[in-house]
Amino acid sequence: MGSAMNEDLIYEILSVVGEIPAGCVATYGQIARLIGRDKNARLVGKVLSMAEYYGKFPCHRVVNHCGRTAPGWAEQIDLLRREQVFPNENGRVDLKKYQWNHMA
DNA sequence: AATATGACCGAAA
DNA sequence: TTTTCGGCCATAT
Repeated sequence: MGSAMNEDLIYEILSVVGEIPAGCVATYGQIARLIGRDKNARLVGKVLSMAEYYGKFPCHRVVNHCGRTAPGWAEQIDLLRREQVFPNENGRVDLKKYQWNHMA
């Protein structure tokens, strides 16, 4: 049987993650908003922490609202660099520059 | 049942 | 400008 968490919600989140184009990043809150749950950013993080279990998604393109990458996942930086997304010295992604604008 | 924690956010002070 | 604080949902203790 499935997990305790609502799987429809999980796939709703992961399908949005799958639409983030290479060379861009999205924030947890942005994804939450795109699925009509603007206050549920933490849930997005929770789902992404076990995303591998559900399939292959570009989770490395998700950062927090400060542009900070996920703790304990150093490889995320390398994956972003391969897509021409370069963090500053502080290890943060410049959201002004790289944040996915799905309206564009 | 109650409290604390987490890949978080945004408004208010 | 920065700092503080409440909110939201699922899990762990």
